[in-house]
Amino acid sequence: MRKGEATRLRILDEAALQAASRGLTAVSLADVADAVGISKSGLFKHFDSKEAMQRAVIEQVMDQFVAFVWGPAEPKPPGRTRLEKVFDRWLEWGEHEWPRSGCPITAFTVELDDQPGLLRDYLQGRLQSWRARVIGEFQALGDPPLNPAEAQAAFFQLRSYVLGVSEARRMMGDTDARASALAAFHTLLDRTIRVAA
Amino acid sequence: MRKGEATRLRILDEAALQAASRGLTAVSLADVADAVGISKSGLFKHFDSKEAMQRAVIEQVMDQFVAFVWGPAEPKPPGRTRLEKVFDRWLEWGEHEWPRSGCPITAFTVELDDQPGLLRDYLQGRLQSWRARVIGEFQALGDPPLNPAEAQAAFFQLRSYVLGVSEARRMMGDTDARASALAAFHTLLDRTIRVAA
DNA sequence: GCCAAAAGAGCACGATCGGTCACTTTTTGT
DNA sequence: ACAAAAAGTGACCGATCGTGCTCTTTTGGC
Repeated sequence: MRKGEATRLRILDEAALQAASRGLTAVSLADVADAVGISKSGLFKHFDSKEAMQRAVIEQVMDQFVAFVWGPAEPKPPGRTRLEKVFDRWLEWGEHEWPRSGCPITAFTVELDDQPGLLRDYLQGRLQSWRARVIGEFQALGDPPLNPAEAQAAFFQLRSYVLGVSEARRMMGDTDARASALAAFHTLLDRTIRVAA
Repeated sequence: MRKGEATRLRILDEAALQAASRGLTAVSLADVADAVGISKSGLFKHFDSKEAMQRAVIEQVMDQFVAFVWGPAEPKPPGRTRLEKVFDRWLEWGEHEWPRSGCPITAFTVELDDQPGLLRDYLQGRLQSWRARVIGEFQALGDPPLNPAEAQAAFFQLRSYVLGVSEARRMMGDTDARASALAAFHTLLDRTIRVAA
């Protein structure tokens, strides 16, 4: 159905917005329905339960994230150039796509990491496949390629800096965080390439 | 009053435990009261409102955190040795003091960073004073001392690695995260000292 | 233009939420 | 030991939660 699909997307957009700032559990179906302009019962024609909606929200956000970050990075040559684009877009994602709430994926991770169930399992799977993709890119950094442990450690630092920028900017009022992160990331790239050579 | 103060502490411990995993807002006063073994109305003899309890929870957790991390670090000689202890205890705090839920401070930060109000303001103040303390320690790393921007950038990396370890361990199943973090942190210390020299 | 199917409205349900109030029990200072 | 204060109880309030139900409106394929 044409119309239904459009409404479904509007619901997911609104639910993702609210979940990014209040958390997945704290999202009220009534609030989402009101914001979208339909009734609460109309919402149930698109999702069987609140949990089904939450799962669809995670799915859509992860799709958007991968498209936003990997889309512009993929055309770049593999290795350093592509990784720099990934890092840049990852920072951009949190900073400009979700300026009010901060990155919803980080919020979902902190909320769900100790809550066993469908939502956590699905999010974990998506995050792991993303992680594997970026780690693969790190392996291609060196010639000969980095071993898995080295690439994993490099990814750890990349991800840490993204987390650090978010907290520094949003909670600590640190306006230099992005610069600190870029400097640290370039040091990481330099060091990683040198170690591999 | 003797008895009342003991109950108050039990309430705060239980509320902190629940808030660390469900979030400050999602904590139910009925659940806390049940777990402590008193009635819901008895809870209101110790806190005027839910928000007052949340604020007290943040206060107690921050006190515990500073005591847990800074306590063993303070006797160490200033500079590198003390910073290594701070980092070690900071990792220990999340890993062993809050094994089920993860670090409550990180959870509170992600929950409150876009929610203006008393809770955010108070948490922000406590975090900034902690940050200032560690940054001061970084300045003492070099001779001559690091300038504020350098020390701030070093703190950014330290904090980022702590955040990274938590996510890697709790969500990604990365058992090597602590080793990656320690390696990255020691590189940071080496580089910072060398830059200052 | 007709008609089935999809989309949505309206209402009500049991449960739970934070919070109040009047009352009883326990603790504490003297 | 006694009285005042503190600590704790139980019943209850209005609001909101997710969800099920029946019914109406709208949409899209023929």
